[in-house]
Amino acid sequence: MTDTDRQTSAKRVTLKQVAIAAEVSPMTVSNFVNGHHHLMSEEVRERVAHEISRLNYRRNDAARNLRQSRLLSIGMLIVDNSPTYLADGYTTQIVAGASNHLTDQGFSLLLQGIRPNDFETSPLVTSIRTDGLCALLSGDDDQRLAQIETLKKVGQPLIVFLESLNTGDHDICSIRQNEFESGRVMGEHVARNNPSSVVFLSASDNRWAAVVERMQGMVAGLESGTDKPRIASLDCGSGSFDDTQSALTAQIASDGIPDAIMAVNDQMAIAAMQMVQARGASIPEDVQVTGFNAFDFRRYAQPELTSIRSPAYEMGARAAAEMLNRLNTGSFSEKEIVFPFEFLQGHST
Amino acid sequence: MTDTDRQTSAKRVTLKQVAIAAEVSPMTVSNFVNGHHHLMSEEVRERVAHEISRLNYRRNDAARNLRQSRLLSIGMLIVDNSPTYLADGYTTQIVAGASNHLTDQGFSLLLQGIRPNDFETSPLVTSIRTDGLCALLSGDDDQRLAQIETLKKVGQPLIVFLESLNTGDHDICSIRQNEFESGRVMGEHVARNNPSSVVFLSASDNRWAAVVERMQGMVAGLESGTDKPRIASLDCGSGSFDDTQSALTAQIASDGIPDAIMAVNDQMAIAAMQMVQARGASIPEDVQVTGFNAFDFRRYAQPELTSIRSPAYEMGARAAAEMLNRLNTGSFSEKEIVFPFEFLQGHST
DNA sequence: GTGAAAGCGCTAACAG
DNA sequence: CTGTTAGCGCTTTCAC
Repeated sequence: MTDTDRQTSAKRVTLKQVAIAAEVSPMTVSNFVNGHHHLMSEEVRERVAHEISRLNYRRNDAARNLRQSRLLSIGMLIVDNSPTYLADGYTTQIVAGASNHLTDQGFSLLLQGIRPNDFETSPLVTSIRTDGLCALLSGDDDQRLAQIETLKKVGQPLIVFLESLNTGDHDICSIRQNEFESGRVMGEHVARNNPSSVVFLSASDNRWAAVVERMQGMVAGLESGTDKPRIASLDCGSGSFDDTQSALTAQIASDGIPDAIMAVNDQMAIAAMQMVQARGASIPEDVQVTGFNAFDFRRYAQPELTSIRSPAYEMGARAAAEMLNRLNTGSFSEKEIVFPFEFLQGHST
Repeated sequence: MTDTDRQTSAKRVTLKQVAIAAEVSPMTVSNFVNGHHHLMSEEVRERVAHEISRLNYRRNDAARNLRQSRLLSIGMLIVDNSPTYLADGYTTQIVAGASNHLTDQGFSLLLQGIRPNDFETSPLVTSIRTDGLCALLSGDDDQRLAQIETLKKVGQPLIVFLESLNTGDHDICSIRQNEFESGRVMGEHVARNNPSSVVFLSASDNRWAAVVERMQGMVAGLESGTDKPRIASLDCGSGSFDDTQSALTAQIASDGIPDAIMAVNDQMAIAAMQMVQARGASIPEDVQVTGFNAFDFRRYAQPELTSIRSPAYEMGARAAAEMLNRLNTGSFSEKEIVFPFEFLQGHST
């Protein structure tokens, strides 16, 4: 077993040890490691480089972080009841966007999915191990407001996704999309065929503020038509394929098949489409169906679903960029960033 | 603006400041913060609690980490060319499983998606900011082997996913599934209908070792039948919906529609199904189609796809558990963990 | 160009 | 039960 192998179990090589081996001061090694190569002679530079590689030295970031009071990492807190929170395409995109941007800038993303009840005791909240926090909250208005208050008290720069909030003079930035407006566009689109009955599909679990606004927009859009349709709002439990289909089955049993089904996401819309098709109705002739948050897999369903695309990846990347800018300049350049949306005409309406 | 508000911009409150305010020693405050409440009198306990909350104290983990030489975080390195690497359902599940388990144990997951070319310069590789590393590699055999060598030299406990490797006496654990065997099962299943021509669908981007073994298994399974079918292997570029369909279009133009299409994942299988259906062929009567790595969204396709389910979430969770155990005991209890798979009979075969 | 001293905030170890 | 001392490994600062 060589020296190099032994390091796994033995103590790590420190800057000082490299310095001794290279017969220079720790400062010189530090300068080398940090790329300040001009601060030393050619000869010293080579000696240090050689010893670093021979001893297989790695910088200890804990020590560096302490000294510099910067952690070089950003926390991403995702409040959700489901352990598979990441499976949501929207969340996935936000995380990927943020993570990639941070990585490019030498930062890391600390990912933490957390149940609403564990929120207050999350390490990201009780101790300082990041330079800033990003959060995707869930729960009803009161719960989310409480979560925001908790996060404010942490005393770190904070970015929240999909919340309309009064940022006041706090160190907070809100990144969201225009939910009401996109819902309205979808509502108007459906209203063009003058449906007399419409069913909304939403999930009671993990209700986001965004979804509520989105539905209000859909109502406004639908009511802009000449004849105002009858609107029923259906709770699909977890929003899973099976929950959605069984909720809709019950709804249809009592009220019949509606003229339009508008879901707050594509997954529920597709579950509804298949159920309605299985009962012999055709889409869009008999029933119009719309989704939301267009995700890649919606192409697997037929007919192609009419939906709204949100730039979730860009929102995550932008969050990272704003956070880094905030860390450099001392304040957020914008307190609220609203992203545009894109209407996607499919064949389901 | 109160004192509490000001902390955002001002210096953080330290343990020492709390100690002074509560008129005790820093050690006592430290003991309180770490839950050693029995080490102090009721009266002191309350005074400390009060000052901590009044001053809004948060523990500085950088200092704690340095002192204790533990970082309380595990790195997850995902080597991939695509910035949306997380969109892959399999990856997502592994990350979610690991993240949740770590969070429950007070650890954080440091997520880093990285392009193969940037691998050597990743902060997770060049410095120490985690207690251990997990990695999902990609590239051809040589590239992945080089990645593993690089990771070994970091000198941290290492868990790699989906690699068959010679762990030797290194501090490495491999977590994978029996790819060959699951491919063989799928091959035998298809062989039962005695196809005379079979097309394999795989992606040249992000080729995993796992996929190669899987395809070898499929060949072995197919050749177990009485008549050995003609097998063509088709490269679908990125593996995206469009790339898959255009690759398959070209293939069919030259060789006609095969009796069976076997994809290395569900996404490509569904893209193929839709294309074949659009050309008037019916599934499974005219063409059998199989997928792999059953993911949630495959229910959106019709007919339901025959696939193999892998316990990706559990594999991620297990990785976290093994890593924590390794950190506690000093060595991995098992160097290689092979997970079972589940054959899912759909209506596409 | 190079080095010495000091200290970031916390906790292990021990003394009382 | 409470306090003191020392030091984790690095970098800031300033002196040479």
